[in-house]
Amino acid sequence: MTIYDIAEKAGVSASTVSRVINNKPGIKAETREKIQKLLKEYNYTPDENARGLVNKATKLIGILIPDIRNNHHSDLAYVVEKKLREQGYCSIILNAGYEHKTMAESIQILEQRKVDGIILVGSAFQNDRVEKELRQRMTHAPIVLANGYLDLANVHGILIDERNGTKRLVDLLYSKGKRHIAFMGNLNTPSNQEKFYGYEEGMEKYGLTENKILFQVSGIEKESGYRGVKQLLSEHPDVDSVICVEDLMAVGVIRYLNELGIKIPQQIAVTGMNNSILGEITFPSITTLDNKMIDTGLMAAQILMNYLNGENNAQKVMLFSEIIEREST
Amino acid sequence: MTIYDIAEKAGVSASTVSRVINNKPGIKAETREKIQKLLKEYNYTPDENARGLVNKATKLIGILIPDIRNNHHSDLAYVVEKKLREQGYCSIILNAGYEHKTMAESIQILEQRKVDGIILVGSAFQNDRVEKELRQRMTHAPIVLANGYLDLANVHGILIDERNGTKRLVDLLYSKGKRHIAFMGNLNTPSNQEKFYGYEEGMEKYGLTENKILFQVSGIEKESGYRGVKQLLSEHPDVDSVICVEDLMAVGVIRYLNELGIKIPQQIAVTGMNNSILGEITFPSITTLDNKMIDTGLMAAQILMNYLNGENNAQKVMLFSEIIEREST
DNA sequence: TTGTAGGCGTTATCAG
DNA sequence: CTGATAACGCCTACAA
Repeated sequence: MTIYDIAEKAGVSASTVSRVINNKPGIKAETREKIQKLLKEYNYTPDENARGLVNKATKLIGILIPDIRNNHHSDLAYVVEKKLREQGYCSIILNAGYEHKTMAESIQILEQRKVDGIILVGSAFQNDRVEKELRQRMTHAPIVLANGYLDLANVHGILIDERNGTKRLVDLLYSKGKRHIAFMGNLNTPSNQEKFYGYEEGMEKYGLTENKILFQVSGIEKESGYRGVKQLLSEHPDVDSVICVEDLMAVGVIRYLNELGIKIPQQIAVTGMNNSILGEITFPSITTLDNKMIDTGLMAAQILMNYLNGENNAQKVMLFSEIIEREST
Repeated sequence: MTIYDIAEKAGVSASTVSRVINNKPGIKAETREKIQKLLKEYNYTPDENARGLVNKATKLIGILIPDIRNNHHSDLAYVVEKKLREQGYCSIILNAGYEHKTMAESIQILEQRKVDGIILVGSAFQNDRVEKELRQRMTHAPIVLANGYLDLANVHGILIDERNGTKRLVDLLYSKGKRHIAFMGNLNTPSNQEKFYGYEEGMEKYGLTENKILFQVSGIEKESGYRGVKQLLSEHPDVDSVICVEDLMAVGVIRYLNELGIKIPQQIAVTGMNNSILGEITFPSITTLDNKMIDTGLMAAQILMNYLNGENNAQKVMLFSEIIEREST
């Protein structure tokens, strides 16, 4: 069913039908009604791809996410998809992985689909390979990087003060009498590096520079946390609290401590990050740094829509993280 | 950058460029190489939407999911997206909600995007409204319903024996000495109804018909479980085990029982369903019915690809659920 | 108020 | 082996 089919049935030309579909003025009321009736009768919907071809706007937005199975990624994807859809946009969600190469491939796919804009989720996208790819293939589409920033004219960044947030996590632990605070996680994303700097600042603030422990583990799964804390405690038996870069990792830590009968938080306190549901349901529940993924998603969608509607935005905005205090501290 | 631009630079016609891009035979090796070099040099990628227009195949697949934030939904979406992408397809993931109306709207969006196929995730899509919408707007595209079936020529169904699985859950609880087994959850999806029938069959098998308790709660969130079990126990103090239709709900149940100091599973045993990560990390961890979402996703993608490649499939296949026994039973 | 013609980027068909 | 042409479904000047 095309506009020509409808036009034929209505005894008018295709352009008239097109005008009715797009609510253009200058159509006799009678004609308009007749066509609208036909449109409904035949369940006609315009082919968005054909439209995109002539309008040079596909109404397609690409969402690049390392892994949709991560709760905080899917939380964000959910709000973004909903919000974009309200504006008539459709979301192409790709699992771009954690490697620069697969990220680049995903960008290529989006180029091919001629998306009107892109939302990159996570600071992992803040790297040279992605920047190069965007510079090469995505010079005109607006791009929002959630939790990071890239210095390109069409890239908007939403930053979250995870650095300061982590520092406040140290404040919290210090106030509970903890002095031997360890930091667990790898430093292979800008986000994690920021967290670590915050940790360092916090420790220095209290003159605990000597007590700093950066315990690097490979992954962010709960098994990494489990094995990590096991090794950490064997090497540093005096540790009295652990800051994990991810709730999921903290879950593994909690499990190990529970198995050993170590009292949380009295003997060892634990904190996670991301405020995912996981932290709510462990026993004890996990104090976490809410890095505002929902707000970030809403804002990312908003910025993109503004841009596409010709409005201007600031290139960089900052959101403030918040500590959610639970039983583990 | 279009094929005309490339053609001009190469001093050939657009059709020749098109042939090279699509690896068609009958091009002089020399010409082919020259064009390929240009293609690479200018980072050319064909416009998939324009291609779709003439090929009548968009290489777009719609994935309808009630809510991507659910772990077992995102697990499935993840494998489907990955697998489809390998074949050059792009996934449009829509949160279709739990209401028939929003599901219908989502189908309309997919029609407009001219997707080549659809994957419906969850038995909630097995309803008249969706069937009507598919019959009206999606007569030619192949459709796979994960965890359900609709009697339309182009709809394939992947069924999971949750009924029998739930029955085996009763077996398990019975073998642990439980006799007052309650079933918690609403019956508003075919899947949950199947589970309930399985529960009934199990109870009848052991002559426990008198002890059957269907405790309906509105949602599937952990709060529903928490409040639900509270009320359940006040009404039926002799309950010694609870089968929940969702892990998330079981999480709430566990939390309430923990707060009361009730021993799990000695005093009250608990089971969930879906084998999500949630059940692994509670204390105690939750015995669950793995309804094979990963396998379902892989199979759904496979069936769709086969169909689009002109191969035939059975209209209905059945996957077998599996009990994952953990600490809560 | 409505119709005609041209074009968006690509592929397929038919000539040459 | 290669090029011209029409077509996919839609929209927008321009003309009537």
